[in-house]
Amino acid sequence: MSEIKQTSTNYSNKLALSDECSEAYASNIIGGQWTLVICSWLLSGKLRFGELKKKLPGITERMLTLQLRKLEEHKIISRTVYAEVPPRVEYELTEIGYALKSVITELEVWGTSHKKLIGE
Amino acid sequence: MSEIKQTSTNYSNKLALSDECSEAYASNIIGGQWTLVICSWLLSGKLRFGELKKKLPGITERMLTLQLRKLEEHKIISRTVYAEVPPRVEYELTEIGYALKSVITELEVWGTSHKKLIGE
DNA sequence: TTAGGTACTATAAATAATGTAAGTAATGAG
DNA sequence: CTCATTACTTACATTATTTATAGTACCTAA
Repeated sequence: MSEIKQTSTNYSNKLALSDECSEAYASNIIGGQWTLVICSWLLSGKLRFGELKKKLPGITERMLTLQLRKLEEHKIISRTVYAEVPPRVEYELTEIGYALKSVITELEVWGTSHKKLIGE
Repeated sequence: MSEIKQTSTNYSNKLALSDECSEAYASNIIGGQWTLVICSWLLSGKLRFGELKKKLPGITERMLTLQLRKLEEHKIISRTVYAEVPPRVEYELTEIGYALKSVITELEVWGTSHKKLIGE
């Protein structure tokens, strides 16, 4: 995940696009496999690592960790560790993270109508 | 591109998510590297292959072809071939393709404010 | 006859993303 | 002392996506 090669054409293409187009920029950030689903769960409140895991059937702990780290890095979620044993860690959307709500809504709307169209 | 392994865990995860969440479904469709940018160019009118190529600095012809094929497959764009020499092919958004406008707009809005936030 | 434009295709290679499986630390319960 | 719990980490394997490079067909104009 964080092993992106900064000399690759792919990397510079992404940079260039992100630079010009805010929508490509956004898509690079939230485009991961599980990113949006995690956010949409968090829209309804903070969740612990284990809770998220249960809500995302099929995700591996590694993947969940990676995605959460990436989201945190992009300031979309915040992470709170409670010094307990066994550990407790809570994830919560930040303000800009919460602002994804309208993006998610639009995607849902579009996705739903696209599904319907294709299904016919 | 179309060499997706239907036995992979990744494939079934994507299917499952797409099934449950329209936003993940949508993201799978428009989440490619160049997809949104192509669509956003097409929002302002039909374009030829070569014109798109010029507007997307860095894209290879193969990538452009692949993305256009994928978009066509998903009924987001339509392709019109004119029987001329040299050939002329025009790409245009379909109705559902045009409906991506609000998604793109929201992404732009979010992307812009995220950029601003991070830049501080 | 040759060059040139247009929209591709073929093949291979590189890079990125995701998955598998196992292990870790801390501590309180038994 | 041993086990269970929770939220990870690590090393490695597999799959997916993107890039590189070269070619193709067609007619037209020179």
